[in-house]
Amino acid sequence: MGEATIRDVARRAEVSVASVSRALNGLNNVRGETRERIMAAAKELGYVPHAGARSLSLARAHAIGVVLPDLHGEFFSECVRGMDREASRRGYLLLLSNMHDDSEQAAVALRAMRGRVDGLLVMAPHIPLEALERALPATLPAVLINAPGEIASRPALRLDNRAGARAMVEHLLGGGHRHIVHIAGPEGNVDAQERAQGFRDALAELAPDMPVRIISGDFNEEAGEAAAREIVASSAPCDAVFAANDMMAIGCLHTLRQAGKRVPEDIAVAGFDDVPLARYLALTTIEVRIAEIGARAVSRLIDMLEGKGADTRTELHEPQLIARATTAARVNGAAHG
Amino acid sequence: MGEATIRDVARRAEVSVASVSRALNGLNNVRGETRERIMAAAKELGYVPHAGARSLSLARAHAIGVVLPDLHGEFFSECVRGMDREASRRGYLLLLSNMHDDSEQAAVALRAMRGRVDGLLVMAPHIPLEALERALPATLPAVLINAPGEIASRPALRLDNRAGARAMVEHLLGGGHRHIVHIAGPEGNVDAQERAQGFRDALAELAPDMPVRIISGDFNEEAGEAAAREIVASSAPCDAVFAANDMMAIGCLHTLRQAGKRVPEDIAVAGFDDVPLARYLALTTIEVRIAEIGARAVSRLIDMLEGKGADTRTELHEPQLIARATTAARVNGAAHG
DNA sequence: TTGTACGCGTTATCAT
DNA sequence: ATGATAACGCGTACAA
Repeated sequence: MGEATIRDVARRAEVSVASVSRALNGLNNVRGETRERIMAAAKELGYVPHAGARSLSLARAHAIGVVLPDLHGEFFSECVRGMDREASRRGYLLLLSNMHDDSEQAAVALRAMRGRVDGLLVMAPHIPLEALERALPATLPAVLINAPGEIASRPALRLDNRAGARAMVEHLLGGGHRHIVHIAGPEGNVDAQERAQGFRDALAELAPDMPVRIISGDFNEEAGEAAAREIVASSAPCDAVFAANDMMAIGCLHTLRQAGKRVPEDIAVAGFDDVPLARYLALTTIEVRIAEIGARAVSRLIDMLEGKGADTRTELHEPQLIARATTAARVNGAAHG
Repeated sequence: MGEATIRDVARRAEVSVASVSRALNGLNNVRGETRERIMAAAKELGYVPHAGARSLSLARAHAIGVVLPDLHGEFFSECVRGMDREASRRGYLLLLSNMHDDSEQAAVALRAMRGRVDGLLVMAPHIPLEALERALPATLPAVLINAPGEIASRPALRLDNRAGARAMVEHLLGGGHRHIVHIAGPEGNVDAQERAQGFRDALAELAPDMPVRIISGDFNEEAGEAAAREIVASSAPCDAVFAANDMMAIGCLHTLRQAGKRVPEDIAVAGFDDVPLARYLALTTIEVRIAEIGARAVSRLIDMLEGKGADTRTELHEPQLIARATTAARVNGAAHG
């Protein structure tokens, strides 16, 4: 009682399954009249090829597996949107699977893809490199996105977190801010690590006299709120906060204002990601064009699958600073102390 | 040179493929010693079953197809997140496909799923019912989400847009607002239609003396801005705006304030969806728990697939009003005029 | 307990 | 131009 198969079509058109396959796939070695009879039979039966059987026979699924961590809302959807756009443009479907924080589960998720997809897109800023390498089926093409390092012969895309952090430090120093505090992301996350390191390096180079102050966080709003309370309570000078992502910046912003601090007059606040909220709150941030990165990852993977160049280099994507009101330049020089 | 197959494992363990299959699938009719030899061989070869072949043999793919329209960011990701949570909990993968505005493309997207998934989740508030029905493979189980009507024997979930709109009208009237303008969503979209109709009906019942005023929009921020300009320019009284979604409400809010209107003192503003932005802008809105709806849709589909009751009823999800500052009650009675 | 052989729905090879 | 048939990798009757 299932769907009609190629055999049903063959029977109805009174030809062999081979001819049906040829006709339906547009091969030219089939007589016009025969072709028409086949097409008619197919239409009458509402025949649709069985993609599973097809991919078994062709050894190509025309699907690519996408394994993402638990991303903050807008980031996730934009990433998938970018991927889907490019994938559907090139005739591929996306098989989705969330990889939670656990390395074990990540391996399971990756194995589940075997035999259903032609290649993998893996974003894993929080999985140790060796674990990732081990979990990745050796023969399955894969493109890494923001992995915590490079794996030989695996093409990869990376966001240039360091450059973003550096740009922000330059921007803040240029605005007359001197005592910049960084709110870091989760420890195991490469993006967080690189942003923190970029902050450290930029400060060491551009303002070597300033002490480097970093408060730990976890990318959630609450961490930003906690950091704000710590900053307000502390006697250490602080005239600017650079959070490792927008959500923490936003939490910080709110709490600072509630505590009576004026932003940016007393303390400037900046984030990273440029989530839609950032624009509405006039939050200075680093724009990460995640949809573009996703689309590009798909494109590289498909190029690989179709033999159009197996470029195995790591591609660095430069983020861009978006200056808004929360980091307006200081007007006087009363920054010290 | 591909991955190891079940045959390779059989050869290495010196047994038949049947025994390998049995051992790997945990059947009990295999001797302990044999099983261990098989397990060892599988591990040594890094064998992972080929899901494609498996599903062809079992006639079950353990995957479900998700066909969504081009959703606004957060809405999309939350929906997919909810679906993925439930799907992975029950051992299914999600095959994603965006269905753009075109009915033709929708049909193509649906057909591409044949032979790869066990069932379909379709959200199509913008596709005419007949087109949707025609495009849906007759024998493939499917759960409809916010479809523009009901299809016999197809289980469905719906957001109760009318109830949401009515709750908002009650809230606004209760706050002393009298001249409420509705900014509608795109014409072909059921959610938009139902919200507008709910607005009309509620007003007709609760404030029959008030004229019903509706400005057309398209769910985008710009439409809200345009509506705001129209409201400001018009001589018709207006002390409250109820937009069919948050993004339009937000656009409206900004433009009204830029035009010197105080919100909510001069004009109250409300939206629909409760996107994260809404909370930060203190926008009154209707909370739509889309992740929950997505998870529930998956759950119903899998129940169906596994024979645990083929409940074909339409399930109505009640949204909830979230009152925030943009619709604070009027303090005096100077509303008329 | 174990093995042989067939079927799942296609495509591709090799005849004719 | 067309047809018979062997793959593709797996599960599972059925036989032993």
